[in-house]
Amino acid sequence: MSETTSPSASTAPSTSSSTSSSASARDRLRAAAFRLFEEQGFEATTTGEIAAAAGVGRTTFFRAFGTKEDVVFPDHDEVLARVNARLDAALDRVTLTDVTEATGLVLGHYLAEGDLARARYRLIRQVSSLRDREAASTVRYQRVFRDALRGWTGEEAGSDLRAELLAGAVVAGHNHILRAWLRSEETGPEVDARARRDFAAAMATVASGLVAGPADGAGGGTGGGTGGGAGDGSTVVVLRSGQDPAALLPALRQALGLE
Amino acid sequence: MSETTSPSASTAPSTSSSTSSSASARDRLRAAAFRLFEEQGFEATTTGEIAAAAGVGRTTFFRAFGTKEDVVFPDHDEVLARVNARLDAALDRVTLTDVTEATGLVLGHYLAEGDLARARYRLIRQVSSLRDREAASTVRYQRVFRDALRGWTGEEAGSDLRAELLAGAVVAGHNHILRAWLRSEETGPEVDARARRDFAAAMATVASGLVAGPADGAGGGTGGGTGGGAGDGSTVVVLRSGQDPAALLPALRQALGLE
DNA sequence: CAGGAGTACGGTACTCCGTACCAAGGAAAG
DNA sequence: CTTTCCTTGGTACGGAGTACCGTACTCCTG
Repeated sequence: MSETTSPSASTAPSTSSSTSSSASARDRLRAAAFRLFEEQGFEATTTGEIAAAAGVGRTTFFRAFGTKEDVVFPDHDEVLARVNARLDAALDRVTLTDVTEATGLVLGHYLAEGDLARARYRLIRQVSSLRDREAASTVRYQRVFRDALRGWTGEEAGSDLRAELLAGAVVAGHNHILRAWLRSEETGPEVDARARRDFAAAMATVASGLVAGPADGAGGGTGGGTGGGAGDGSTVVVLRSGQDPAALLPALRQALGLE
Repeated sequence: MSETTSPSASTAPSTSSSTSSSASARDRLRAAAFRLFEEQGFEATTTGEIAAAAGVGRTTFFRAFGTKEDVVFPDHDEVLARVNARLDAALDRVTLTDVTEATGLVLGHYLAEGDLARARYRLIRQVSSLRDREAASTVRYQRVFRDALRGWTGEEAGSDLRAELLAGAVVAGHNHILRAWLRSEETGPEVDARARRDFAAAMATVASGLVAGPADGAGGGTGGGTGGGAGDGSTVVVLRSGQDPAALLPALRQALGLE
């Protein structure tokens, strides 16, 4: 993105007029770009057209955005910075809860964007280079979460499988909820609220372990459910009792008829 | 990729010589490309240079590959097809085991490539457009696995969170192991064997639930490990029992002292 | 045999993105 | 006032990717 103008412009109060004009050119460019993309598609819209529609030169376009694709992804660095700030604000070490709250900030950002986020989603789906960029931004979030979760899982770089799995699940869950919201034909505060609730439930599922199994697995009163893979002989017990698992093993084994 | 030549060439036996020459030009181009990429970098290598080094015209380069990036990702569609074939071969419905075995095919493909895979990895790390492409291919695998796992989780399209979480975890685990292998300074059969073992262990971790927790969570002898999320009181215990989970509930409750 | 259809290939021209550079204009500082 | 700094637009260029044409070759049919 434009690294040459915004920082110096924002640190020089006497150039506040040029700050506003610089932001204004960027905003005009972005608005023009999204309008033209919507009308005629990303690939068929040239940077020259965008610049002309915004009343600036093409050089100014490339001053405001590094590449044509950057127009579509305006806020990634900013959101990532907020995620990092939230993680940095963790009291001792970053917990899974910290990570899910940081992830919630990402979701909240989309919800706040509303129709713009939806328009962007429609656009991205049609252009492979944009889809690639989107996928890469997902990978970046996952990496940040993995690194942050190492303290919690007690792992170190290079040997952090659990952190990786958790980060992968958190991101997958988030994206799942986000996609449903982006695709929703309805809009409004209750749709947003439902997305938040679904997100919280998804994160709870991650936190409780990925209890998987066929549909006939009985959801039991043990919190996360019990399930047996079809014929694989596994019974998964999720305890929310705080009791020492090792002390319970004999009783559990007996209950399962294992001894 | 080249959709115009291979099908007709392979259906016309009398043009088998042109088939082999076509594949040969493609192979020569790829070999030349990888050599030049290694020597001078991806961006600094032009398609014209690659073509010249392969002894063909630039037009032929673009007949063989849709884009310059396609050179670097030769086998994605083929590996994805093998993954799909494995999933299609599942007896009744695709289980988590089927998915992890299909994922193992992907890993096996990289292991079989050996140094080529490692060279590609080094290249991809240096070029953002290649990283984006790589990330997108990961997303495609995850989507295939999610769709395949719905039967097992008993979910339907649009309401498939558990399948999504599992797919996310499987892919994250795979990538974790693969990355470690790609980065390894050592090579050889024992390194490959260790990657396979690590992969199997990662998949077992996924299958047993994402057992998370701080380092002082007790890793027990229960196979998948036990752990308590920090403060959330969850403990996941995996035991092998073929009995109906619903029938076990009363005994489990009693063993847990819940009734 | 000749002619036509199909295929593969190389070269050329072109558009567009992205980079580099220069000149002009305006604002700020001394 | 002059000088310096900043912003902007225009131009030129290289490279990726597209489109097209001409050439050469093979194969089939009349």
